[in-house]
Amino acid sequence: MFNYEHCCITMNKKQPTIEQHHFPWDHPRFRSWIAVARACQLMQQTLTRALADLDIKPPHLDILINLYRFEGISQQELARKLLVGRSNMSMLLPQLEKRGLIERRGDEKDKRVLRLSLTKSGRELTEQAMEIQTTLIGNSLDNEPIEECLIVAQSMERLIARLLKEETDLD
Amino acid sequence: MFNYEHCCITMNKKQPTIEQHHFPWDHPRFRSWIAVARACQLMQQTLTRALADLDIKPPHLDILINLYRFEGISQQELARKLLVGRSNMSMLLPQLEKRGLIERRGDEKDKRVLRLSLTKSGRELTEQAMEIQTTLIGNSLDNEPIEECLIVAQSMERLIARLLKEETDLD
DNA sequence: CTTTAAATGTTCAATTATGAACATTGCTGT
DNA sequence: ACAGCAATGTTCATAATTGAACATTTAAAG
Repeated sequence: MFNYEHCCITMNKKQPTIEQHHFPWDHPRFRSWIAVARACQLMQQTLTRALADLDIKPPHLDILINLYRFEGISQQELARKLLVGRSNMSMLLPQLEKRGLIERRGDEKDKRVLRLSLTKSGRELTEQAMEIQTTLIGNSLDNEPIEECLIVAQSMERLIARLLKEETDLD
Repeated sequence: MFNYEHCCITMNKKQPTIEQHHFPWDHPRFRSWIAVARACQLMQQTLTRALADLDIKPPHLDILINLYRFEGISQQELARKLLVGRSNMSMLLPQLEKRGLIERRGDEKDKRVLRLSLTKSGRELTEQAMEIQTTLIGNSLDNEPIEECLIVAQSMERLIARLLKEETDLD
């Protein structure tokens, strides 16, 4: 990611506009996206530190929160929600199972799928971790007007829909 | 990451508001942030596919673009801009050097630092890759009003400043 | 009913990122 | 001048993520 502190979005108005947007970082949308990516990366690192006491990392929390919300979800569905591969779940879930945080039970109708759920201690840990994450996000964003948060959310959701659509169009 | 498609941001106004924001995903700022994270992840994956022909990945492109902009930057400065550790640069840069894309030359004044620069072929590859990335971002965001992009950018930059400040406060 | 195709989960090798420990070099204060 | 101390880069062990190949089970097609 980049530092664009010293880069002008709008060029000197007295100059002809022919050379505008010559470099990527002169495009407002490009710069906007870079800021998003940097913010994400930083937030991820901060969250990693904040969760260290609970001995979990952001990927584990993502899993736990989804099991919290969607009891009985399958590994495949979980992977799709998290935008990761199935193999990733096959690596991480047994760890959480060994720690007694989750349970994997075979579906009775379809012997291929494993249904996931939180154990009691898993639910407790998830609640602590969600509290930490919510506080972090709150602290980081509570200066941002709520309307701007909504604008950001809507903008991102349109982008997500767009990229997901292209992805499925490829298959 | 999560799917919140079926989750109401604003609850039924006729209900008492006591139970509002009980769960993290009921917080607008939380949901807004999740959308940002998901969008980032998807964009990263899409960019990875788009760059496959050039045989580089987003981390390499981040490096190349920074060398393109900041000729003679040191590994430490580069790592700071990219928000990664120094060791990461020690792993990736020799790869790019072996491919003849970059050069590492010891600083004459300070024998600790290595000054980085692009070779001719590195610059050409970078230009191709930047074209791909710019096009992808353009295609993904050109439906978003430019004012909203600016709102997003400013919001993210405030967030970055805030997180970076907290980080340095810890040291 | 049998054969194909698709879906789910696992395993494996390869890649990337991280932090700690280390060596080298430069800087500071006494 | 010199004894710490900070900065830069490397190495190593560890962990996360991916995609491909695989086995099992289910669904579809003939």
